[in-house]
Amino acid sequence: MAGSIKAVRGTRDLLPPETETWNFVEAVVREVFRVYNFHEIRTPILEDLQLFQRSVGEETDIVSKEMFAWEDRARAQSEKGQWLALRPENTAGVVRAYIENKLWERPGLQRFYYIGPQFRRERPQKGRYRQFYQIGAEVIGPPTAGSESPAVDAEVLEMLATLLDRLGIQHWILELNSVGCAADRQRFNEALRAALKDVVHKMCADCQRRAVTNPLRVLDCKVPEDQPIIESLPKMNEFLDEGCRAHFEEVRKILTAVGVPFKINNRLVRGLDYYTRTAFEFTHGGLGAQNAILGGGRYDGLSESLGGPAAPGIGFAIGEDRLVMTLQETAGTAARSVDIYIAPLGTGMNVEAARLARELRRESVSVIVGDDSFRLKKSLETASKTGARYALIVGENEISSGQFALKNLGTGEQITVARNEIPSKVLPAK
RNA sequence: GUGGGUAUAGUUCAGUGGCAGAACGCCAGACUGUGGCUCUGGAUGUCGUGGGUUCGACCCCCACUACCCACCCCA
Repeated sequence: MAGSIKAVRGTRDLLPPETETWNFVEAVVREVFRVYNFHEIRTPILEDLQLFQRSVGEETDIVSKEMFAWEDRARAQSEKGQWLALRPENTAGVVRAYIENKLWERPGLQRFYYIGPQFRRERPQKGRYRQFYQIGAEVIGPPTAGSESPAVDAEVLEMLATLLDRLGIQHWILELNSVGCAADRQRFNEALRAALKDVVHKMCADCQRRAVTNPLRVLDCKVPEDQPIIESLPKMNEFLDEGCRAHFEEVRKILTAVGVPFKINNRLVRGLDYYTRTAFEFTHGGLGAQNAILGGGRYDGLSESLGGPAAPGIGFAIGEDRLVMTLQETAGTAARSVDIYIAPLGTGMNVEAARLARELRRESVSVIVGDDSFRLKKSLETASKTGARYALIVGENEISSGQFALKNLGTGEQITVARNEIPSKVLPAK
């Protein structure tokens, strides 16, 4: 239809039966979160622009060029409007809520999870949308509640391994690194800049640019010719202070003990400014260029940089779109088919059909109601197409005798049952 | 923001400078209350949009737009 209104660029409709897979994912995820004592938090999709500038970082691509942001209408003529933004990620919002609602007053560590849309104004491609969905969790609290403990990092990672296994995701890889504290990172950055000065001219054009804008990113380069040079550069782990080193070691020790396989990748750098210490990514093949299915890490200084109390934390975000995509490549989750298609037969039978449908649905039987203008042949044909398990014929004979023709559309077998026995014939035995 | 590809029926895609096609799907029929299989028939398109070349353009040329893939970056 030329000229009709279409979904805006980078957004899309999620339709049945794909939504079944989304619901499956969310149901599994919620159950896992329950077992690990995480509780749902819902923060606004719309936030003050400054929130992201101060947390994610002004210099990051996300904030500098990928945000949907605009100046809101002024409340009074003398005032200026507030700058609003659609959230590009959810950690900042959760930490803002933590501070605003004084959640540090609650006992122990706060363990939140969220499921919801995020927005980034990027060029869409496979596994990347302007409105995309993240499933994430955050553990945050005062240091005295144990929020800095490496045990928390390990537990979160172990939960993620469980989550992916429970979803039936095969062959995931956990890549792990420590990016140190802010001070470590700064020293490393300087060392990197110094080392790059001599060799950067031999590297690809992208790296030459990164060497200036964000040296850490050079480590991420995938150009084969650059690899030997990158190998010769300083390594992050050489710059960790004693505390960070011990923390990282403990995380690895616990993971090994509980049997979660991981790969140390000391070139793993994450794009958001707030990350400290443990940083990780779970990757999966078959996603095209977007092989990261989830990413996360620790953010010990984030709360303070947003004006809150010391509240170290760790969290992650799963790309739900990408998760669903990998699931659909492996196995399809079909919707449970409807139990009964009621085929009203003959004039006036719509009334009887509606009565019966109401009764059956009260007994938890799922029902599609046909139309009495259809001939039986067409009714059964339609019933087949809807995937209904049974067809129930409702005609003059049935009403007068109280005995209904119930046809199993899978086997073709047809039986006669009394009205009140219908549910027990079609519902799975318990 | 940059590069490449694509755009024809509901869907997946063929196609030729001279009447618009297939498969699947959809609708109807094969004698009145029995589906799936089979058979028969049918509908559906401004050939992405706007220009240009031509006697004639779905086809050739130009521009635009959208979508897809990739880069950048990220979930």
